[in-house]
Amino acid sequence: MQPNESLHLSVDCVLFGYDDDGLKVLLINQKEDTYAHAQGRPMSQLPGDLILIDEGLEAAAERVLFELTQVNGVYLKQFHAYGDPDRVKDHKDRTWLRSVRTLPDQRVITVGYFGLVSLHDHSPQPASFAGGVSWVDVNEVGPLAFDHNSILNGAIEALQTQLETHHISFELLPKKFTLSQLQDLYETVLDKKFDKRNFRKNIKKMSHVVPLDEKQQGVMHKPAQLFSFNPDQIENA
Amino acid sequence: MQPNESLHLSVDCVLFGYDDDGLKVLLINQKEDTYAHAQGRPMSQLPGDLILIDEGLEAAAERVLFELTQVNGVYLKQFHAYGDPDRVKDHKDRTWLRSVRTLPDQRVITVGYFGLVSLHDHSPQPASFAGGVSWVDVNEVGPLAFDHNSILNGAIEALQTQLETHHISFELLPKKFTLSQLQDLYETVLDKKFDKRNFRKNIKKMSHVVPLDEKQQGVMHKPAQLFSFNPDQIENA
DNA sequence: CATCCTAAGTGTTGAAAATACACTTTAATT
DNA sequence: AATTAAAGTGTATTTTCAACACTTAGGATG
Repeated sequence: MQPNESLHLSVDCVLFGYDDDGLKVLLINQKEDTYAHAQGRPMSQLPGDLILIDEGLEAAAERVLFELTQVNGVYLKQFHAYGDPDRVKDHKDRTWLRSVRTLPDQRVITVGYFGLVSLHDHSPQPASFAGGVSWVDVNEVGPLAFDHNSILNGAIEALQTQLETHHISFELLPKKFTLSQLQDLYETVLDKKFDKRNFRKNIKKMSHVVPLDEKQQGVMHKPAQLFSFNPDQIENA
Repeated sequence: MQPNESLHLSVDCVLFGYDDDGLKVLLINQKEDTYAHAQGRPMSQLPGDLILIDEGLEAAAERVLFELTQVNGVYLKQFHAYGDPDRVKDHKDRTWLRSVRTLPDQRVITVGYFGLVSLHDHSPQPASFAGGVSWVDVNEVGPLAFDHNSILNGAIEALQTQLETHHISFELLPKKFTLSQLQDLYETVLDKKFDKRNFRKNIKKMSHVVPLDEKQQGVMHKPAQLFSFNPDQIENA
């Protein structure tokens, strides 16, 4: 037997969207006439696709996301490759695979990328172009096709460590934001609470978070100071 | 064009070996009659192989390492997938590829694993089974084939963060070790110096490092207390 | 047997960072 | 004018980190 004759490679994207309502993931629904009936309802899955023969991995992830959201230039980071030989062989996934793949029995290794978009300013309207695409709160994701639940978990962990070690929060916030919004983001993603005063003390040490000459408007309480990120000051160390 | 028709997948292993002499990587030399002459000398590369059609990624990495070192059960961790479409198309690598592959022009995506072995107790003798395999000090690695220098760099970074966040040092030390050996390991891998007293204070807080009723012997200075790791106490958090 | 050599081993002090904690302020709404 | 709701602000305590130098044990040497 030839080593890895006819073995396929895909990327799967965990696109995180954030707004004041929480952290969401972009999921696509398998079409009604193709879905697995194991659970009696359509399965959702992460967006992904086979990579093209001359396409880089990150380029493939960008393509998949652009096709779904029409948004370019999203922050993207590879976090893990999933290669269990049986990862696409589960019974629940066979029906759907047979309906969309010319070679449904092929083994597929996939490389996971997570992406970050802010849903504050613009909301990428995924459903507009192809039906069955939607933002789902990360805490309300049901069973997904294939091993996509564990890919999602891997992505969440990767996002958490990335948020703790790199300055990426601005990817998920509006251009102008309040410190409460920033704190809420940290609390949502890391799933823990922070003391307001201590949190703000830490932020004030960060030179890349700069106060604007502008306040929140139209709120029926003390309006918050607005901040923005200074891209020059973001060390990517 | 079919998406990813004839695209190959491999694993590449960065096997780190450690002893009192420093941190080494296992490299293999391309055979004399096949190597690229660009530099006027044979190229080295990381051990790796195409994965078999029914083989998991980690299983493939284990197989590659076992074939080279006859050692089983080494600590292995996936760290990154490398998929640049041109990563095996450099001129310097063509000659060698043509000599060993039936399809030398195929695109190959590779998944990088790093492994850890202690060279204290037993030294896996790689050269014994197949010529041209050797341990090279990580600071003395020259130009490697393909993109293997960047894979190696990725592995070193991954090892560093893993050492800082997880208890893996015992994978690189003899079963019984002194605190100076442990400190040397940290200093070598992280490439920075630690204060002896502060370092020991931190170690004493770690319940998984346990003192033995045994001292170093045959050294011409005050013999050091020996320690070992208690596997039960190693939280893998 | 005394001396030397080498690395092992050991505590304290000051600085910095992390934590805990509660009241006042501002604008909009009624 | 009173109410509402979140914004904004400082201090004291604890914990962690960083800097620093001498004594000890055993082997080797003469």
